[in-house]
Amino acid sequence: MSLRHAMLGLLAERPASGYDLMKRFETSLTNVWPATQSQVYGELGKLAKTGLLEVVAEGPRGRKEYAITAEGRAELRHWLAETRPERSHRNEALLRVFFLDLLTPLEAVAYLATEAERAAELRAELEQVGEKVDWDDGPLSVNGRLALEYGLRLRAMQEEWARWAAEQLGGAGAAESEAGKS
Amino acid sequence: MSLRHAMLGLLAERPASGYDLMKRFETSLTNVWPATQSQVYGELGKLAKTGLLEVVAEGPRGRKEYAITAEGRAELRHWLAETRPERSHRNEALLRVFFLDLLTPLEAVAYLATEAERAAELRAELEQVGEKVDWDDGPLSVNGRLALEYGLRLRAMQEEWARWAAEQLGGAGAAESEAGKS
DNA sequence: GTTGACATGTAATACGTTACATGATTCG
DNA sequence: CGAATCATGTAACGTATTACATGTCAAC
Repeated sequence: MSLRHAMLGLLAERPASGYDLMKRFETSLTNVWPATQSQVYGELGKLAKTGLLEVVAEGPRGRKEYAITAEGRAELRHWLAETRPERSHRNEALLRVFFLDLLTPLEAVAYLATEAERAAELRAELEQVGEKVDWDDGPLSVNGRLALEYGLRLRAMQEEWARWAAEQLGGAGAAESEAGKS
Repeated sequence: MSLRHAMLGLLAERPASGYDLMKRFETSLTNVWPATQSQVYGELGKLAKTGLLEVVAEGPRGRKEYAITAEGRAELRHWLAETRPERSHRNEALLRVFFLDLLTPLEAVAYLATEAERAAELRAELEQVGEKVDWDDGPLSVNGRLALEYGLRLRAMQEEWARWAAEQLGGAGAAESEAGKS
């Protein structure tokens, strides 16, 4: 149930409307906790009803600005300081690895090579993000820098692993390919 | 919808009952694609109804042994060879990093230190798994070795990152702590 | 006046978790 | 005969995705 905490966290910095929050989910949080518009509006309603948020202003076009309450801050702190994060970690790309023997060796190597390339691409995208962000833009950007570094290291690791794994199979793949030729 | 493909993949090796599959989810696949008993039985029913699986034997205690059909193999191959894995990647531990400024510097550093320790623990657990597995036990164990290496590298990366991140904040935390003392 | 950004919501569907519910067989 | 394991299923609830549905305001 971390969507709730993501929203409380964003609102802890400053009040915002559902629309505002959506934009922040799409930018900074998109890589760690994606959320859809439906989810955000739905959860705003629930959080307001349970007193963790309150509507502090209404603007044009039915705009409702929400702010975190003392109770909301308490819940957020509790989550941050007194609970351990879940590490469920479903990983479709890795699931496929378990079944790679159902492909030909060449196909399997190709899969791993594509994974390596994709990791490199994602890494490059993150580097772009890093260059665009204003690092003097408050605490969220300081923390964002830490999260960004995690992403860079993760993608680097994934690329290296995929190349290593391809090599592990590559022996077999290459051998079979060579055998086919001779 | 990868639960379905995980099940097809396991059944591609050999036929099994829901109960058998559960055990395999709890051991080899638990780290990449956890599944509950409810899910497994539910999905078995759906897969049989759509013709991707069939019941090939009935045993004591109502045991039903399922085998993958030609259609099921086709679907599995299609998934493996012709679709790209999803990389949605919700990460609660990293979400918290964005809000670390809501804790005191010392609390934040403590959070990262705990994360580093947890990563080290998980890495040690994986090493244990690696020592117990019979690596000459068919294709699934060959692939499992690749997946295991991914896990080892991931945990090592996480530990290093968390220590690095703690150091980044640690300057501030230590300085404030020192300031408080003086 | 029309396009684009702002702004909020609901409905249908699927996926996942927990708890409930039941019973058969084997082994000591 | 009692405990452990084998074995299957349903129900309730919560979370997530997609699509639908509506309407306002500002700027050109």
